[in-house]
Amino acid sequence: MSLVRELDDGVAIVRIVETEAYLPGDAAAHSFRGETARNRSLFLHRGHAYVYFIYGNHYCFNVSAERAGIGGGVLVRAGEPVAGIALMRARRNDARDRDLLRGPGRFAQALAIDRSLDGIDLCKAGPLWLGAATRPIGDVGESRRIGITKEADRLLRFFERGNPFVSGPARWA
DNA sequence: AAGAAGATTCGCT
DNA sequence: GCGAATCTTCTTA
Repeated sequence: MSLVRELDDGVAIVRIVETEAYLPGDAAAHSFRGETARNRSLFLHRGHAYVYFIYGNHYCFNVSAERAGIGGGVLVRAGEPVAGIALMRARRNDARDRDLLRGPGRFAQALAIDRSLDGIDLCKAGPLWLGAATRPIGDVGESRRIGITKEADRLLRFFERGNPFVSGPARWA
């Protein structure tokens, strides 16, 4: 699957290579304690953006994954640049290509994703939308989710095995 | 009203 | 490898 970002200065396209699932009833999910002003987008019908701000510095991008009224989504943790690399580089302080989109905070920064995109429909054309895969995904690995303390043992992180744009220690790739 | 925790990143040792 | 940075949100430790 690819993600397309339409910016003032051009279009950036990214191939999604790493995600984590946050399911209904999952204590680690932001939706676990019910709907609030911050997480309401997680309760939208699948295919809408949920963007939140974390650690005082970073935005993280998620796609809602359940039916309307049920909270759940997928965190996009990493991507492989496909087009518009110069645009991403400019927003990432000229980081090297491998670091442009590796990790949820970097991913959002490279694509200029912030709370103004929270709640938008990703299944239709607009500033940000999901497109068909530019290349089929390869072998999918799974692991524990990164950076959480609750429900830490569940294997809900998915990534393309061997892909250098995946975050985390090399052994996970 | 105050405080702690948080789906992270970067720079320094 | 470790710790600081930095601020919003939810909980009441």
